[in-house]
Amino acid sequence: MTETRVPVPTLERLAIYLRVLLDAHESGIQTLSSQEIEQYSGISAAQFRKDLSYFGEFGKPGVGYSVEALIERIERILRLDAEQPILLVGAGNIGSALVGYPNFQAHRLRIAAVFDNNFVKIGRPFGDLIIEDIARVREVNAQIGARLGIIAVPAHAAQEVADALVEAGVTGILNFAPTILRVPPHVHVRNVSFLQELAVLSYHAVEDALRVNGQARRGGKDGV
Amino acid sequence: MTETRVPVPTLERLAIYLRVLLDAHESGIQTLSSQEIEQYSGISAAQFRKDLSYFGEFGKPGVGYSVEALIERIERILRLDAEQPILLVGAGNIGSALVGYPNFQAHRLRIAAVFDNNFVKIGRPFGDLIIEDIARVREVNAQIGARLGIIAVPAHAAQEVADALVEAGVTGILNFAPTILRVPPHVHVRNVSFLQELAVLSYHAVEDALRVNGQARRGGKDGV
DNA sequence: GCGCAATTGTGAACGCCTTCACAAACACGC
DNA sequence: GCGTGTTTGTGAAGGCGTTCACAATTGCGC
Ligand SMILES: NC(=O)c1ccc[n+]([C@@H]2O[C@H](COP(=O)([O-])OP(=O)(O)OC[C@H]3O[C@@H](n4cnc5c(N)ncnc54)[C@H](O)[C@@H]3O)[C@@H](O)[C@H]2O)c1
Ligand SMILES: NC(=O)c1ccc[n+]([C@@H]2O[C@H](COP(=O)([O-])OP(=O)(O)OC[C@H]3O[C@@H](n4cnc5c(N)ncnc54)[C@H](O)[C@@H]3O)[C@@H](O)[C@H]2O)c1
Repeated sequence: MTETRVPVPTLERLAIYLRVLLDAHESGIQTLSSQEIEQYSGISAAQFRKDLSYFGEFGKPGVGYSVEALIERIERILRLDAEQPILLVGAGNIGSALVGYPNFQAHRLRIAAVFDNNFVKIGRPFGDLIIEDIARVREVNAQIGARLGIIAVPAHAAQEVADALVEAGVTGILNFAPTILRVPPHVHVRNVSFLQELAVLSYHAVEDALRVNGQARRGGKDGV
Repeated sequence: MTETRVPVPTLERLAIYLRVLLDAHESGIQTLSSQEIEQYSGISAAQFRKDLSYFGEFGKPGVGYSVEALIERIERILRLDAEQPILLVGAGNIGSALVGYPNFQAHRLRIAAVFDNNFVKIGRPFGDLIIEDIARVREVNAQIGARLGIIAVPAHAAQEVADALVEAGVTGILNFAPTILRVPPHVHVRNVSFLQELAVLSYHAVEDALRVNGQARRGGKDGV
């Protein structure tokens, strides 16, 4: 374990393993082999073991992995071992879905404050919270100390909101707006784009349909 | 252009290019070089050209790409040149956000029907639609002929819904539930997981914070 | 205590995507 | 028409993550 840079795909998979492990824990399962993890997660056993190897040894040969201990370990790696406060900006459709989402809790993620710039909305309750003025984001986060922020505002407002979040001390942004955000190098951004996902599916769904309809005329290989 | 298999990352980027091009078109821009696309999209010019090269030649050396023509071309590639009907299952929080989302239209994606299994909800209006019984999904899609489906139901119901969608002729599924779906090989699934995204951000956000706090003891390279 | 079966951890091979770099193509001005 | 400057398209190189394969480790039954 020589602390090489951890591939992002590995981190993404860690979150999946964690979900599987939490489910297993719920079911009273105490030990899981990489083979079984493959069953539940759809990720190959070899990949699982390789992923974990970035962070040290953990399983027992001939036995597998202690579910409970592995949960703790992954939570520590992902910094989900202590509660992570999150700032949400945009009290609209997406924002609504997020504040009411109970699964955050299981990962110790908590939306700690909601902001908007619509004076009609500011001051109103939103889930358990009161919508605050985005102009006060810095001030409010001085109390909270959140490092994570979610942008759920229209695209044209996303960049200024991002700037405000960075100003307020946020170093990780989950962006729902369809725009490229410009942020300082120490800030990480991940974009969520349903349209992009659907576009990829659209390509595949119809491509396959064409093939099925007896149009496999191109004598090529017929992979997946 | 020898019809090699197109990398999935290329398809994902095509959707990004499309958005940039639509914006440019809106602004009256007629021509764009790969260099300029890099500016707007954050994706390198070389990558852009390579991506397009999977589908044939298109730009003019010394000039760039015709915005309008390229939009048409990418739309055709992604099968967004004709309207794509979509089946939405789950008239809850996520479902609500989706039915009201206006941007789908710009990509010719249209939610053509909404399903639920809650008798209280079935028959009620939902956006422009009436919520239908999930039991009738096959029957309804015989009319619509949708190839794309969105799953926005609780995790424990996701698999049965997926089965029903596949039965109804869907070959591409966008899944919001935190579960691995088992589907036949001709069906494509893409998962959307906010928790996973936040977990990755959590790792980075705090890792960087540790480094900034003078703990850059590991003399490694300080990339992004 | 010892052999057998199961399972881990990881170097190495592999494959795929990205990046590089440059010849070919085009516009434009003279 | 021809030289100059720009930009494309794409083979080749490079980098990075995944898959493979196996030695090492542990539990368990006898
Ligand atoms: N609704 C969807 O299904 C969906 C899907 C994919 C992406 N998105 C994207 O997510 C974002 C939010 O979508 P939505 O449907 O929740 O939009 P929405 O219009 O319902 O909500 C946006 C909220 O942001 C607030 N806002 C606007 N400018 C602001 C600013 N400068 N500072 C703070 N708050 C501001 C508005 O007052 C509003 O409450 C959009 O960028 C949208 O493109 C939405
Ligand atoms: N709300 C969020 O912010 C959020 C975030 C990430 C993921 N998700 C996931 O998205 C999914 C939907 O979330 P939500 O907040 O919209 O949930 P929700 O409870 O608001 O809505 C779920 C809907 O699905 C319906 N349903 C249940 N079983 C069904 C079945 N067998 N067939 C048809 N319909 C059925 C319910 O009646 C309900 O209307 C969940 O899996 C959730 O984990 C939600």
